[in-house]
Amino acid sequence: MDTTNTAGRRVTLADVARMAGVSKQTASRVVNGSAQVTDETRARVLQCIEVLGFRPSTLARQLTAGRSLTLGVVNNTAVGHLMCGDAYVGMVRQADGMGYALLNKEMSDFSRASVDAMLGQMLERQVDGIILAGPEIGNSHDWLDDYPLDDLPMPLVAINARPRAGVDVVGFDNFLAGQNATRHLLSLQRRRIGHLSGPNNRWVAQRRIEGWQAALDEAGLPECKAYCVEGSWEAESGGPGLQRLLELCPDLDAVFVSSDRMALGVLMEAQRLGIDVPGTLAVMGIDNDPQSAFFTPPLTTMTQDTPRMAEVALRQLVRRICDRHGEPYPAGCAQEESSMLTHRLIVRQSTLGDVAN
Amino acid sequence: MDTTNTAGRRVTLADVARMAGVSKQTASRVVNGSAQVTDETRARVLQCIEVLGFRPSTLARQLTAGRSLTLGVVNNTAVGHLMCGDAYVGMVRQADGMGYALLNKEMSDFSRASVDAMLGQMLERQVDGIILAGPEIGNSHDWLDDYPLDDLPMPLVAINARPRAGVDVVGFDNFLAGQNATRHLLSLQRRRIGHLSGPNNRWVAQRRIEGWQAALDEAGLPECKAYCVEGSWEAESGGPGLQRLLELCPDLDAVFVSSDRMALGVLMEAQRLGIDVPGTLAVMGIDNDPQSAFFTPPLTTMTQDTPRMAEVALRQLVRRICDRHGEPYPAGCAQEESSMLTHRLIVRQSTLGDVAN
DNA sequence: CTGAAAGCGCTTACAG
DNA sequence: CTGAAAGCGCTTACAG
Repeated sequence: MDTTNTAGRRVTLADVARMAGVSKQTASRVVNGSAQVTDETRARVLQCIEVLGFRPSTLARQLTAGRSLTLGVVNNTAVGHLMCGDAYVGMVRQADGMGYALLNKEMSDFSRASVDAMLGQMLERQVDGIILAGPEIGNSHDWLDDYPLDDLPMPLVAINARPRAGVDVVGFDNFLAGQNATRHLLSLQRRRIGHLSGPNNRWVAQRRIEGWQAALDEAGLPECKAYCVEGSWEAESGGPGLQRLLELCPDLDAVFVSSDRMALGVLMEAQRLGIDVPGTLAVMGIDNDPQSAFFTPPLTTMTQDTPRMAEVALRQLVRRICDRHGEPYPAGCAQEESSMLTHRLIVRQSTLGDVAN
Repeated sequence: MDTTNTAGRRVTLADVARMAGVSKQTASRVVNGSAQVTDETRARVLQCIEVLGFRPSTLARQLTAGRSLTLGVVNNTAVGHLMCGDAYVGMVRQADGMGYALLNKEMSDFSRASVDAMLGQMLERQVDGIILAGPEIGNSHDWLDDYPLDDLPMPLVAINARPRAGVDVVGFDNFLAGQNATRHLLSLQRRRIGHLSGPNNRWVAQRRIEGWQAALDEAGLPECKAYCVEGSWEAESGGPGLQRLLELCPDLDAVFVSSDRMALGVLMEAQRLGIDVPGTLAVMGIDNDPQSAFFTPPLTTMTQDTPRMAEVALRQLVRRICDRHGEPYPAGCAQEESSMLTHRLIVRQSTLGDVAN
């Protein structure tokens, strides 16, 4: 795979054409699989490509096509940010499969200046589309409301963000997740169900709170809505969170915790206080961390298919790109698909004591 | 930030030049901060740039410069692969700071065909350098031995890989980590120290085993080297791992576990068996997962500065790129730096019962 | 079916 | 200090 010719330069289409005794144009036709070439010519060109080890320059192609085949991915650098592990792998895989590269950008603030700088970079690299992948924290995404998105030369898809007019959003139904988690606890005859939430400025956390509240209203237990404490997502906030919940409601019989990590802190604190889980207190999380099956006791939780979400978001973006260029959707993302994904309940001992998981 | 002119085309350097009444060349000089321009001319051009919202096309620049300002990052798609969370953020941040974009590639096998395909993509996109970021699993990196790396038009840096002639490697000293972990247990008067390792085909796991063995030899306890069981890195393998270690040595008094996740499984199993930790059995992990301070009991572990490793690897790669082009190193990576990073011990209750952590 | 020309948006020598 | 020309490696019309 030596792709430099004897002069040490990159092997170019002109080299292939010269060697095959055809024009660059014909060589180009062969490379791109155009039918308008004699089998004999094609064979000769292909052989020269093989011999020379020719690789078309994506750069040059990008310049003529006016498309970079690159997608911008904007993260919100924050504790527990989304683009880790599973989501990242899902996104890379989907992009790779469609011939796109990913340009990652980490942002810690979304001030006017930062947003302009980010978009500037995206424009300079001429990305074909942008994924706003980082979680929405406080007003981090508010620039979407003001910004003339239609003036951007590329479409944008946001992940797990507050719905906004004119913005494509893909994500999980966190309202439903909170509601179904609470319904699970209700089905176990729990009647004093508290909630340890993520930071209140997180859109995701907010929706889970609202789902929990809706389920309480449904069950005729609106008084429980007072038993809500704000955590940090992290294990550290689980212990203090449980303490405060018990102050609010000393005979709490269940707590829906907005992350498995915080639930771990809750379980440790319960153990320290001598509270029987799930006998006295049922505890459930959300996330399905790989470790949560090994907590003491194993944790009931809700799982989300994060790689799938990343893939759906990417496919959505590619469809919007095609829309702009008036092109048909490529194979693999031919169909519009639902942009609202759902969690799945996983029941373990922390809510059901007699289950052997 | 509307970067299209009235005709809907991208605003180009030619547009700026025309408006300013200068040549493209002069406009280019202003954009690139060349000193060879009158202040008056410069001011006029800068204003036109501002008014038109001109953004130089990185694509065009790349084509003329013959550099893509893009770095390839190759991952080994496998459980617990490296490019998650911290390492990912560190890499993106460092790349961004130096003006490089990252092209990610996930690979699940490293057959001749797959490697050729990967390198083909890297060549097509003309990446300026490659980071082999995924962990070395079994013989996944053996292609480095055969491949004529010098023929590649770009340098390559491998992370946490087996040392090889002619390959730059950046990573942690896992031998020392295993040795120091074991020395910690020895310092607590433990004398029957077992090891639950990662999968044996992992280079990282191997080195930790060797470090553990070295410390045992040092302490005159070579017989302990028989107490070694292979795990999967995951919590699931902790319980069975402890059981088998106890079969090998019923009065085991300490176990060095090669990941915090497996250590969690060990702690759960110890609790189930009624084994007092750390009274009867000291347990320590390695990784410093955020949760490990909240295990029962809190886990002694070793931490590694993963973002720093990613940054060091990236800077190393950029220096090699500069070497090839005969350029001076840019600010921020002017100095060669050690490519062998070390872990740091974090002592918690799972080895020291009376510590209040 | 094949080719000569012009162009994508910039930069690098080379002149003045 | 400034500009006209040629070129980076490909592709898109337009001819034949």
